[in-house]
Amino acid sequence: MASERYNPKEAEARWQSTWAERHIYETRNDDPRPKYYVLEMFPYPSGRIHMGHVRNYAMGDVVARYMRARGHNVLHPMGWDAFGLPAENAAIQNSINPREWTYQNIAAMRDQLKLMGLSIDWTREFATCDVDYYAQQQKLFLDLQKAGLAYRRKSRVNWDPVDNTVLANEQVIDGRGWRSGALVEQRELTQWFFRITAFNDDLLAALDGLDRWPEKVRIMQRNWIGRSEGMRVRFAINDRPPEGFDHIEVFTTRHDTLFGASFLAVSPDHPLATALAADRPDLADFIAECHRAGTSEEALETAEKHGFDTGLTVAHPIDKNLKLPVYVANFVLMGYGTGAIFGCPAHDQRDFDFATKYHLPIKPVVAPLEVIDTGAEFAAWIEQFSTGDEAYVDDGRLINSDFLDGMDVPAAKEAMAARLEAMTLNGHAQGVREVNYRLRDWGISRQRYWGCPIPVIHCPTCDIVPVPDADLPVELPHDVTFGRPGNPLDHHPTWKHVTCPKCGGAATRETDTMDTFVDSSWYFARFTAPWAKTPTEPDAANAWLPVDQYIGGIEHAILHLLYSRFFTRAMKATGHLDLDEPFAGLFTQGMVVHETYRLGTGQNGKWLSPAEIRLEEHDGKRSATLLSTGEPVEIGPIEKMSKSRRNTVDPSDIMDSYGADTARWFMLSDSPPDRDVIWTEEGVAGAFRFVQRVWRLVAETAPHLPAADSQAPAGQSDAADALRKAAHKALAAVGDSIGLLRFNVAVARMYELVNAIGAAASTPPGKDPLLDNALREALELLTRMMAPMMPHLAEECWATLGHENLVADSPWPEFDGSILVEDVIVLPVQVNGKKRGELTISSDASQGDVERAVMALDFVVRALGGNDPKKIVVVPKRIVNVVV
RNA sequence: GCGGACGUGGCGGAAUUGGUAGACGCAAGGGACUUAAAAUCCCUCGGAGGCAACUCCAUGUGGGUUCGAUUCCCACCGUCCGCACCA
Repeated sequence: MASERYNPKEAEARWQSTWAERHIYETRNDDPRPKYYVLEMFPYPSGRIHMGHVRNYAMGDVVARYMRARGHNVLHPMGWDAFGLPAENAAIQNSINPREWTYQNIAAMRDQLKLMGLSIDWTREFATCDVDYYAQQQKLFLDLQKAGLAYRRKSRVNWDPVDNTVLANEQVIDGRGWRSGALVEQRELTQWFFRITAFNDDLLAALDGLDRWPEKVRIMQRNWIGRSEGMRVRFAINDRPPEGFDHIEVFTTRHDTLFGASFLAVSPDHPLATALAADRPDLADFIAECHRAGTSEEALETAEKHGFDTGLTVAHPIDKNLKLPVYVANFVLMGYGTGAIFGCPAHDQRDFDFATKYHLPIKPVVAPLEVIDTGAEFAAWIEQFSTGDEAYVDDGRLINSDFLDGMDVPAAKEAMAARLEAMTLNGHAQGVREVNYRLRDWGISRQRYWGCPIPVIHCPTCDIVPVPDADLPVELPHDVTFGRPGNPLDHHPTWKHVTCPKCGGAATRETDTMDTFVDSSWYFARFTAPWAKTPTEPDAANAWLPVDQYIGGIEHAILHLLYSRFFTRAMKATGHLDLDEPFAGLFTQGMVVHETYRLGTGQNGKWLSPAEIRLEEHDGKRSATLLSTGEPVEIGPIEKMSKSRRNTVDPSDIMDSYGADTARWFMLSDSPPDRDVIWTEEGVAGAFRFVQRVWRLVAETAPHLPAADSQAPAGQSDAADALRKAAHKALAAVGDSIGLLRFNVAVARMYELVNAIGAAASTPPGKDPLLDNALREALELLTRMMAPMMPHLAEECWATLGHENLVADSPWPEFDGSILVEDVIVLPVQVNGKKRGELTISSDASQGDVERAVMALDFVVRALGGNDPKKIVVVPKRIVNVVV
């Protein structure tokens, strides 16, 4: 008799309210079980969840439910990264308050997330725009300021002319703003910075200990921090230096090539350039020209190296008779090292290009081993510098270099460092060893409204005054207008006008707000005690942290993940918690991608959503037509789901027609979780088929099964043994796979088990009581192992199998390894490394037994043709290879 | 330019980390049930040869190590990603 189809909509709602009523996902801080903190990167409340969220939160939920079943006290919270520009843009476009817009979006998205049936402790939910949250962030800011980790300085900053705000270095991608895509300009502004560079070495060194992070992310962070060891070298200026400049300092990692120096170059922003430009209009023009060129990728790609000969010369530190010209050059960055370099054209490509252009000497000082002492070859090698266009940057031995001659590069570096340290110039060592980093301090000031106000006051007499504790939080005013460009906080009639807490005089508030990446740099700590009247309860934070498994997109490899690592250290330094690394395990999941469809070809093609088209297949060729008119539609490449490509699928639609379990299951099957998953209608349909199939199997079989607590009858049944083995093998494999986050493999193992159960269930009930018993066991194991992935269906099956309690509350089943012990095994038998047959033999057979048995197999006899084998390789319980 | 990852059927992918290549799913083809459709069930499904048991080829290409290589080593080709005038 066919049972009714499983109705996910009805069942999912029912189980979700059961879970909520019993508060089973609420986590206590005083629970004695071992802790496990699983966290997915919290969403920005854009208004609707998208498939990327579904994938992210489905994965996290599997881990959370699995670890809960394994006996852990699991913390699995959810919140909202709720400050940021989209709210202000919406405010400008739809004349709605950013606060209202944000909280409406949160409410809508929370409803959607709840439909997914996630095992989240909603009592710990917060949004970063909640006053309770950003009030604590303001306290953190002031603590950091006291500790010297937050400071203000004037600097050249990245200005996004579209978003009208400053951006951190990490937020400039290829010279463009990470959100707006606008070409970033350089401006001089006074800004607040977090001293992330105070932890340079530690942030770098600690990467080695993050062995549960993807190697890729660690490499990206290593490169971003960019440590290089070298020397700071002083060059005395000859002739008549301008007031206040008697020397120029350069940073170099190639001090071994100092004898190959042929010029010095300083950045257009170098103080010396500025000083010289004061009475040299041609130099001032040159500098202005450099600033116009910009720093975008395109600009740099095509930018030629330009230099301006200042007419000054410096003395070579060793060979004082050698005078090197000083240029101002567009390719020298003020922000790295000292803003000045020495040019060694023979061994640096950039310097080579520059020297060629300005006809400066190119003197090789490092030669490859294979040409040294070769006469003709050496002469040819030297010759290439005058005719070729390439510098020699590889290893070798020093030549033309006085006391360094004959040394290899590391030895020459060491010798030169020692020599320069011993020499003095105007009372200073001529050179000192120095380590430089690419990483800059993190500029956090944003000239925007919808962010956490920086809690300081500017007083004409007392300068910068922190807002006193009693006056915190500095709340955002509600009555703001977005009519004109610029920062609404700045335009507000009253908000910024205050009296100075120190002197009582008239003063103004800081109107800049914090970069929203500050908000997300410590939210994981706040979840451990979101009710606290301090930023954290240190005991709770120290007990829960680090996050055991963090899951999110690779796009945060540097930004959010580096900032959070810094912030954790800063919070340790200010006593809010006591650890260095916030995320012990990190997993970066792939994107959700989908085919694209266009009406018409080329640039004019109009993007169509999957709902607007019909797909067909004839003779293996797929084609698409527009549903409304039947016009042919071009099937485009598979790309990340995006609004602009219109290739999105709304999770709510999917959950409405198939249910959350189907959506979750499909997201977890097929593709490995760190790779992109292709969303297809067929794939979802397949997942839905599986849901129905499991349900049918349970619903049709359950009424005929022995009672849940019945004892296994006596006797022996091969079918029952086989089914039990299949079930317990699957149990072990599924547990292992989930532990390794290999969800697609876990899914495949469950498909196999369902196939095995389906085959066994075709035996009429009662015919083999042992098999009936094994069927119950297999179905229960299946139900419990699929519960992390399809929690609603699992509850429904669990209840149907006669259980009163919840699967969500049940422990992970015990694996019975004893039934997998075989007394007879099947060994694959190879001849010359290729499988030719099998050998069935007792599992305790000796190597000699196996060899004798193999020699009797007819395909082995045939292959040998009467000869003795050269060798027989027996890998116990694995394989046999006969070498002929 | 520097750094990294990947390359297995029509497709997504699996292969106990050196041991039966292609599990599982999707698509496709054939069949059963049905008045019909949906749903469901059964069979086939890397290539070539053979009535057949079977044989040969095959994990981007070429070499190497090994009894045995998708897995390890070398070179090359291709795709994707990150960084990039960092001295």
